[in-house]
Amino acid sequence: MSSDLTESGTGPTGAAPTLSEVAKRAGVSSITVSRVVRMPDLVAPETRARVERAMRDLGYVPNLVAGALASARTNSVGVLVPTIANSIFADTVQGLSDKLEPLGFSVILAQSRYDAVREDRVLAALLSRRPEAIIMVGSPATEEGSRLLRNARIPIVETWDLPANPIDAVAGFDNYKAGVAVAKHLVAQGRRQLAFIGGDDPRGTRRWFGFRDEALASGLSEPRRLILDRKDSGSVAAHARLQDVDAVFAANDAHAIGFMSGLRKAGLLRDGPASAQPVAVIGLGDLEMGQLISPTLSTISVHGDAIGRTAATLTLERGGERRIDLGFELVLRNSG
Amino acid sequence: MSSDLTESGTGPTGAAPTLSEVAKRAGVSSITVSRVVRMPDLVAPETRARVERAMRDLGYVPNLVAGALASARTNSVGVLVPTIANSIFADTVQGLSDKLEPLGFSVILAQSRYDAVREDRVLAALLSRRPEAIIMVGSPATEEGSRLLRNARIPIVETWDLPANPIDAVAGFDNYKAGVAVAKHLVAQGRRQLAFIGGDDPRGTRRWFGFRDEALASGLSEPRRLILDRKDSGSVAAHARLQDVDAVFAANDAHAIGFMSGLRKAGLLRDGPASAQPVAVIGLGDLEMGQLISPTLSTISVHGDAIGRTAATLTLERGGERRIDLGFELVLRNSG
DNA sequence: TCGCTCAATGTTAGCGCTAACATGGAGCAG
DNA sequence: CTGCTCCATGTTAGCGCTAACATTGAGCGA
Repeated sequence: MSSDLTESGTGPTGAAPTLSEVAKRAGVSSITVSRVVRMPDLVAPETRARVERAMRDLGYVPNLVAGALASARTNSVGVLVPTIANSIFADTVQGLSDKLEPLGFSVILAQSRYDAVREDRVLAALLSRRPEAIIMVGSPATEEGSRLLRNARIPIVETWDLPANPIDAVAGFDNYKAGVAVAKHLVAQGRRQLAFIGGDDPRGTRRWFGFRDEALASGLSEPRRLILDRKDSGSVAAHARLQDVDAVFAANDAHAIGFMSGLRKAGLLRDGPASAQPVAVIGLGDLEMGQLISPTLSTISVHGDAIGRTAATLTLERGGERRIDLGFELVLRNSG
Repeated sequence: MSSDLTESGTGPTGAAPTLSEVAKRAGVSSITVSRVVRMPDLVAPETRARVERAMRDLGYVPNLVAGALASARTNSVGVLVPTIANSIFADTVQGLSDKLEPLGFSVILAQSRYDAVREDRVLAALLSRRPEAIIMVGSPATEEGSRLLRNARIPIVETWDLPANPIDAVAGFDNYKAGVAVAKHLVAQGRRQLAFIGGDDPRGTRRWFGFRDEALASGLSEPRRLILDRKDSGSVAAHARLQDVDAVFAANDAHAIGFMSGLRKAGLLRDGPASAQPVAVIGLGDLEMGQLISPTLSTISVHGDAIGRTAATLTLERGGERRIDLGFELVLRNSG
């Protein structure tokens, strides 16, 4: 099939072929090859065929690094999450990646691991790759990070929260209201001794404030707050430290399920409905797992992938509404 | 503090400052600025201080796109996973990212969604960004993808399996043996009617073969194989289609937990030990969740993050062993 | 003092591509 | 046949940086 196997089937001898090598082989100028790659409609069919043939023969793979430098467009977006493993943020990354990939954008992924120093470092690393936008979970932890983002003069989307003074765009939900909604529900159910378990990251803390404020407003005493390590396993033991409590709001489903596991060991978990639970448990995130366990987990449902898709959209269009509240739902099942 | 606030506090007026603008302001040549950024030890302390000052004043952020073109080093690796959400691959991405980030490498993340066409497309997109290595879960689905990778002449690490003819390096475990191990265990437990539930992706299929072969070798009849959709929820209903079975190997923990949920509805789940279960269930992946539910989930434990870290290592060092079997463990708990 | 080394800095060229602006015809109205 | 438009293709310059190779001068042993 190929007229020159030396450079095709057997693979290139040395460096990757360049645009101009393709051009030479096809007997056209480099810009014509560039057009075949990016705007094929502008090239005459026969020329195009000749160029495409040359590209195939040489195994040409465009060099987007060079293209990006020349055109000042990298077709990439930086994505910063606290962590990607065992986490609902993976849904968000999936959502935005699904939206961005078909448009030719690549995702540069970085994790802060809930560490402000690392966050600033990866933010700088991200920006030095000149992404066309940054999508992050939450807001920068430091003033320095914030400054970096503002100076970058690209769309910035903060997600998973609704910050009062966003840098640019926002796609999230009101974590405070989520805490309020859970407290309201538990109070209505007649629970009196509330507790909150979770991390002390900004979003978790906002949930706690909403939860506490609503409990106090309902005349309950201040709920207990147990700040757990990032490892779920800690929540199994949490029950020991929360003896007299009759309702728990866990900042995420993993904590909730861990806590339920502790309750089970203590004989405080029923397979019956919420009203039968000695201790009500509400999670947040609506992991699929929550529906599969027994008792099924009541939870605040948040659409992580919708957050990702919305963030991607905000990245692409500069006009329009820049603050999108995707809300949440209190999904009541059997745990509380 | 700054002698020129016009270009600092208020943010740059137009384009991002370049190396040579910093150089001009510091009264040195561009290469000296470049050295301050990359090899500060080669620059005299006073000069360095002057340059650093100029960088701060201008809010200089190095342009790695230009740097990459000039030096032919992008300091990035491409990572291709089937999916990142709700998946154990997230652990692998976390692991490799944790290893690579401190070394100045960025992760370009792409998902194939178990779709061969999309895989080839994102592979080409990845390669056009000239990553210094590609780490992928599994092996290319098509000959074309394979060819692309081979021609790229960069380290390629295939993970989560031990392919017979790898492109380059491998960090994974033997999925066939995992299936064998599970079947052996179930047979030893006296189970007679085995079944397998899971997807029909390459790795799942290899587990199935190992499982089936061992069952047959033990004199059992051929196990049933239920190919499920990628959505766990399907596995809840799976029990209906697997009536006469007394042991199930689920290709991943999510499927296993879903199946157990179906068993529970059918009254076929006990809180007691494995020997008390009417139907044994073994998963794969060792999600933390498996220890938190009741009965606790027996599973094949695979260290997703170790796979990621090992893959990252294989990416950095070209010499040494290129095929690393990270093994697996059969973790026995109460489900089977 | 010469001639050497070495530390600090500079000069030059070019990475592979694209934006912006030519160029050369073909087609066609008047 | 002029002059215009428009399609297909080409030329030129340069994106922001770094590799490779100077250059300069200080320090120093013989």
